[in-house]
Amino acid sequence: MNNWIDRFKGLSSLSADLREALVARSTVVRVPAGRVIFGPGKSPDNLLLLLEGTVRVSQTSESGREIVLYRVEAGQSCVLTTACLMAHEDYAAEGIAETDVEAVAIPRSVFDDLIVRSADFRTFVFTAYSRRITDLFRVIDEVAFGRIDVRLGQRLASMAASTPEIKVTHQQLATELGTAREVVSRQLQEFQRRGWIALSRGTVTVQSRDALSALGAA
Amino acid sequence: MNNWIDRFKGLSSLSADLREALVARSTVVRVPAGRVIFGPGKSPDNLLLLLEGTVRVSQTSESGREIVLYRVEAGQSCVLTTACLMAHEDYAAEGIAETDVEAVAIPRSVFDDLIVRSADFRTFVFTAYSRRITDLFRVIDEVAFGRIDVRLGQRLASMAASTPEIKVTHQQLATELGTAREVVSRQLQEFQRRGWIALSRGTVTVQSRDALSALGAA
DNA sequence: TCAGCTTTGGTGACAACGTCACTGAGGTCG
DNA sequence: CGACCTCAGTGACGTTGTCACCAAAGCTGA
Repeated sequence: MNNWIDRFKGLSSLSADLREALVARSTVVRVPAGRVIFGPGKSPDNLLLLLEGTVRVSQTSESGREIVLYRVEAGQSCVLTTACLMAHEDYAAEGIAETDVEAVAIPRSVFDDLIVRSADFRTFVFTAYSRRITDLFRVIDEVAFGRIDVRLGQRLASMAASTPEIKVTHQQLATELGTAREVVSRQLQEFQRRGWIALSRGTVTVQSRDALSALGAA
Repeated sequence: MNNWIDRFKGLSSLSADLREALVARSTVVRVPAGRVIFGPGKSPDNLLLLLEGTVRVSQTSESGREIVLYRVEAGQSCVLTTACLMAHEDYAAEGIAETDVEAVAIPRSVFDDLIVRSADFRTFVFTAYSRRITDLFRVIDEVAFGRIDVRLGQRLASMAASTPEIKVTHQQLATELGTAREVVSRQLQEFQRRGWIALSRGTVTVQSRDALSALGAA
């Protein structure tokens, strides 16, 4: 399998020799769901490009509460880790394999080499940076100024994209939004009262995706 | 003035020819206090290295409320802007000269060239990235999980580092923390009641810095 | 198959924070 | 001096977070 490169839009424009070098000097790794990929005191030594699965990056406060910062999906890279990869600084955030993950691991030396040799690779890296930083800005905006009914509604709507039956606990939803379980429970009951969702242990069934996502526009 | 490079720790290790190139191909610019340096629809085309003054980077929500994300001080760089500088994406945040600013402007082409030619410069850039991203993580943590009395106390304590008399309005403090003026006003009154500060129009006088900064540890 | 255990969710009281509408005290400038 | 503007104070109220519990659902092992 040496054409995984084509799964990354920003890399497909690399010249033939660079593609070869990249494939030759990186390895495909598999990580089981639930494994911690990087975290405080465990800085990564590779840049990961995800082929399959998703990685959840979250932050935990002193008091133990947790918030999801962003997700890395198939076709994206854990590029923010490169900052500490180069700077040797410890990361406050933690990355966990949310599903079984298949990824390409690019060692630091290869990363460095490609940065030097390819303008396309640089663009790839900085574009990925830009996207992540934008994600962080959005999180800050939502947490600082957003209402949780709106945020919860949108989260449910997007989680119901493929199937309306979402397997998730209230606590997990609370972590997604950086709030408390009780708040989520109460809000879900309100949604249920309005007939937008149905609740049962461990699952939320979305009945009116439109209503949920329309909360923001109200 | 060609030895401004020495003001930047991460750059002092550059080789002589690179230093020369950097000095020759960049320009020193001056920006008056209050000027918007970059913002939505006004993407920067230079990497700025600050020699003097500070730049405040903040984000404004749809509803008009504002929060300070971080500050760029003398000796630091507006490096996050490079991400959109390379990615041609629009930035949600806005940078304003908080004081009169003197800075070195490095054009995109020179930035790109240096990235290729110098491992030290790459380290400089990624280290700066790392620091900013860490700042953003801290903001998220504070906004999501922090108490405003603690946050306000710490902010006042750090603002009173040089002189206990701080020239600032309640609204400005609210913007620093991403909260509402009323909340700040009430909290300041509480601090005053406890004898930690004195209030008058447009100024806060810190009387017990220790008490303010100790709020967090309580 | 039943007794415990863990996980998940429900509830009420209360504290902290944000919002709204309004008041009034300084300052400035014609 | 009076109009106007900025800055700050206030009470009422809605939303969100915290705490202390309780109850139901599933799981496990004797």
